Amino acid sequence: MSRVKCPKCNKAERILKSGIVRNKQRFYCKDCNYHFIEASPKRKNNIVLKSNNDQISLQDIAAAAGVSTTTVSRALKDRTDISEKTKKFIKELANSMNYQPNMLAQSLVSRTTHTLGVIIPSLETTIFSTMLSGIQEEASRYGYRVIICTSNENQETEIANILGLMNNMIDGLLICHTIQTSTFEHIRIHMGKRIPIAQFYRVAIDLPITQILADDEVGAEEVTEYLIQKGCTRIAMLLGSKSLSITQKRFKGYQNILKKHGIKIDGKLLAYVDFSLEQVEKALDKWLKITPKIDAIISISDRSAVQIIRQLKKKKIKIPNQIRVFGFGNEFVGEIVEPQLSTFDTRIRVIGEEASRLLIEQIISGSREITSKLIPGKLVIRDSA
Amino acid sequence: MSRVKCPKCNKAERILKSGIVRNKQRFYCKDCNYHFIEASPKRKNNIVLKSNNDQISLQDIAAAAGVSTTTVSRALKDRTDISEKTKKFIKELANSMNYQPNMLAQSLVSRTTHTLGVIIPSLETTIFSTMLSGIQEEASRYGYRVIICTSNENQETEIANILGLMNNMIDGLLICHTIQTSTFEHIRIHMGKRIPIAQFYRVAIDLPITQILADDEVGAEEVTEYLIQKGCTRIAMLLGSKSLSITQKRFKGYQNILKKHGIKIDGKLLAYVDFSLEQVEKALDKWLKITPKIDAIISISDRSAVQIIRQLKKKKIKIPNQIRVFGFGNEFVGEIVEPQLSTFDTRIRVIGEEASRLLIEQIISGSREITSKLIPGKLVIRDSA
DNA sequence: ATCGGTATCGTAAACGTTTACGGTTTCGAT
DNA sequence: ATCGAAACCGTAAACGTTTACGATACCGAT
Repeated sequence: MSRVKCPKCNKAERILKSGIVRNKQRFYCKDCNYHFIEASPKRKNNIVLKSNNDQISLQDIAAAAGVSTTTVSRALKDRTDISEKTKKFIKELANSMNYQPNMLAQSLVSRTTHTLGVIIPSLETTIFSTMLSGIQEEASRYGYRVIICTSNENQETEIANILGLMNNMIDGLLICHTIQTSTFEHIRIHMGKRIPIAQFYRVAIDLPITQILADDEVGAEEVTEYLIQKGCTRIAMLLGSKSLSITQKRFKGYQNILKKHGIKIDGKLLAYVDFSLEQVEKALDKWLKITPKIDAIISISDRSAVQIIRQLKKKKIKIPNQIRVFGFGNEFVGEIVEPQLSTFDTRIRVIGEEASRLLIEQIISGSREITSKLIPGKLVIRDSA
Repeated sequence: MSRVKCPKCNKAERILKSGIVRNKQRFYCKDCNYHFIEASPKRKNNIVLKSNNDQISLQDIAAAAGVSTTTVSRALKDRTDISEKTKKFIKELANSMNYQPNMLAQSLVSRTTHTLGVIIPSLETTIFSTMLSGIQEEASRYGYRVIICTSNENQETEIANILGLMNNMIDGLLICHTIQTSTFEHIRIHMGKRIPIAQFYRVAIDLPITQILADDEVGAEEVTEYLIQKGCTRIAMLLGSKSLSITQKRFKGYQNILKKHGIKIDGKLLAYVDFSLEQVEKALDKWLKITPKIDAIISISDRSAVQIIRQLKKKKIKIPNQIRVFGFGNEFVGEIVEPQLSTFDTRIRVIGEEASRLLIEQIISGSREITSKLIPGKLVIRDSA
């Protein structure tokens, strides 16, 4: 019967049991007033643990080189206070040991992760993936990584994503709002914090943070002017959610030009949709019943414009003779559809790049200056107009 | 003349200057054998520092609650060894203080980040962004984040991206190779490590890691069989890089069916391209000069198939009467082009989802079993065939 | 020898968590 | 009172870095 010995006084006489804690028997030595648990099979030597597939650390290099971790850090970071000889020696050693710094530890100390968070409504829509492409490449140029979250056009998800990202994992946040986003408290909460936020493409204009977006108003003006020059007077417009800048500003441009030409705005010619196929078709059907007949349609999205073209062709309505069609975005499909789609090229990719660049420069400089950047676009005239 | 006093013995008599280090005057007290630097304006009380916009930490809550950080951690993590009362108290306190855990610190300890790395050739090609969408959503369903890197179809960038990600920031890596990737040493290096890697869509078949890809061989078989049933015998094929599985397996399926029907493979009917517009046009021009004339074209990519259709239409060649055209992928453009494109739906999105799911389950289970998953697709017959 | 100065290195704390383990208190049954 | 047990809480180390500050050795000019 192996009696339990106290690890301190090494005696076995006055040992009492003292409960079970976390499934292990616990003892109490009256001599040294010491509680203890029966020795569990401890890792005897850390060497065994090191020999597995773990990443090697600064300490491993330090041990191998016979110096302190500080010295190793200094050598690898090309800091001062180190001799050329040891620096070279340690660098070669680290190289041969295949050392890779642990970014988590670095980030914990430096409070920076060199990572951007991006919240985007969807990845399956061309304009969004193109913007993301711009964001990603520009970020990569600055040495930044990108974490993406999709909101699926759902405000709840957008809010959840923000919370999930704001946990010190990112240095800055880029957000393109959901089509249904109308309140912005979830953004305001984070506005004073260390992590800068910028909005792109779909922005809340009133929100005092940096925003990067297409020059929607001018774009709509140019499109509308073009159509009027072609003789159109009954111009219908397919818009998105009223709370979004793309809707507001593009409508504004449309309005400006109509006013300029003394044409009255007809509310029946405006449709606010979520860009789903059903809603687009429904809007179109309504328009076609209106008299005097419409002679042009401006769609806020190329994709919907393409769908409109297909519908019109089914109905044997001639484009552009009876109805001229204009899109926004200059996506690839516009080139493929027949007749080819006229559109306003918002230079989506550039918006992504600029958003990325502006945010990163805010991060680097630490400035929290609010800038509002408009990316100029240009008309692309094809057959549909 | 304010003499310098030793911070230890508080005397000013036997103080010597002792060099300048890092731009600050240094002193040496002969009495206590102590080196020191003139007192810099130190932060007197940490309270001042805390009052800025920093995130609050477990320690802040602990201080506010008058308990240890351990207790706070236990309360928030619903661990044992804590009373219901204090748990509730601390939870409410943390809530009111708007506490957000620091994921960096958590990850450093737990050695997991709940983050996936994804390396993808491009974001501006529909199939890739669609796959990424599948990856992202499935990951999000499991509570994982996604870091994306684009290789821009450049092997160097692919290698650099892998290195950049393998620094403890991710729990697993998903990779879709560049079209030019032919050596795989950069993958092999990381294969034994803690972080599992899986390939998707474009895979190196021989590489002993998990792979998720379309059932390319069967797809090509079905497409070829369909064309032969329609009477085609001179079927041209537009392929990608020879080292890629999509090229190899789709060619294999084509080959299988031709053999089955006793049709000899004609090398002139095969073109290996990088899917750029120029190369596609060049391949097409070559084909059109061949006799006996070709009567069908299978393109490995929908996008190229669409370009082929446009070229053929320019040349007044009837589709499908003179030449039938087939694509791979079932992208949106195939629906828009006229005539509408027949294609093999590889269910791109599902590939992304499955890749995400398999990798995450490997991460969770810790298993490193190699699985090779084929995603079945289906024929989509439209006007072009 | 003394002293100011420089070059090079180490110590220890810090970043914010988690966790193994020890201590204290309480309680019920002898 | 004594003893076994349980409940609850704190201490300190650990994760892998960076960095403020001290220590030591050495050197050249008095």
